[in-house]
Amino acid sequence: MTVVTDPRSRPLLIVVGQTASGKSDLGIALAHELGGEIINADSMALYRGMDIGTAKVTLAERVRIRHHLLDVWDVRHPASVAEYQGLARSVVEDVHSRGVVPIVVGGSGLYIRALCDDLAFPQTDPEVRGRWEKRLEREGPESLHAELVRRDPPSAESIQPANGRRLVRALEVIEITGRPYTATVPAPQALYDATFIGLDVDRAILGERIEARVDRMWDQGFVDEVRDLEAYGLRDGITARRAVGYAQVLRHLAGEMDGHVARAETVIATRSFARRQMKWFGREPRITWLPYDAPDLLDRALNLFRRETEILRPK
RNA sequence: GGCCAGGUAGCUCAGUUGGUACGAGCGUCCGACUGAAAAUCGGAAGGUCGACGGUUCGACCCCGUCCCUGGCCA
Repeated sequence: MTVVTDPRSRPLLIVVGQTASGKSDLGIALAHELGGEIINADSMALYRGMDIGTAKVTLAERVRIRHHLLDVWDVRHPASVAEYQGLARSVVEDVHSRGVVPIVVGGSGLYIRALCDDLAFPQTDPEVRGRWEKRLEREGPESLHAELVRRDPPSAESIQPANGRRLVRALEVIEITGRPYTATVPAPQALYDATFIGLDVDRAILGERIEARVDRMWDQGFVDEVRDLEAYGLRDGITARRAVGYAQVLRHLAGEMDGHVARAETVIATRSFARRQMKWFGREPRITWLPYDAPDLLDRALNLFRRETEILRPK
């Protein structure tokens, strides 16, 4: 249970957008102007060693501006929104306690919501989950869906019958909590005085930027990075190895596809990821969208932040 | 120049022993999203079946010619 404190004392600047939209640069510029610190909200950038493929900010930039929640997970560690939520909340608290503005920068929509809204994630239990996963594997998603219809009709209604992952989670939660899994909970309450800034990039241009970025990744030795991580157990985890680019290069390293095919597939997967990000952020009404290439982008972002914080912080 | 294989959705390919293309995967577009979210999943739009002529009640499927692609032989 999270207690909502006076939001006027908890400013939060959030920069979102699709991959390759320029979030990191804007975040750093804002941090520079505001004397703020950056909190990463890109799920895959939490992994140690996943640098090139996640376009992680360089160490030099991190020396200039303090960045949090980069390189905190081993590549074999299963990612978890709930864990991120805990980490991020305490970082925000720490930054606030020092009187510094936290600037959340990232493209993982659920992570951002988990941080700034009062989302509560039910517990998890590997044993219970494992059992449902086994059944999923044996009997297929239809069977799990039928089971969910029996135990929690409203949830069964909202989860697609073929979505094994969600079905497993729903059944797991029902079994653990003994209560129905409500996939559609009422709109959660905001915990902070957050200003959302979104970087708007035309789809065609974003596509070009993605292509250029993937080329750059390859030039920077992305394949070698993945090869090294493979030696560190990248294939043993369940999350990191599925990251865009990493999954493709792993297949290449396994001899399943040529290098140039892996690169092309990475471009495609990245574009598709960007679209999914847009679907998510597009439904977030709090975001103010600014054109990524506006000459006065930084000023507009600063003004927006100052204005919104001003409004909520009466003298 | 000859022989062989092939030309079917944007791409890679299934398929019809002649009766309105059952197509699939990928891409594209739209959508869902509370402990893997760079994940997971749903829906939709797209085809005059290389061109022309012939056979036939009817051809994408048979015949002929031509064009294109790949391979082999000269």
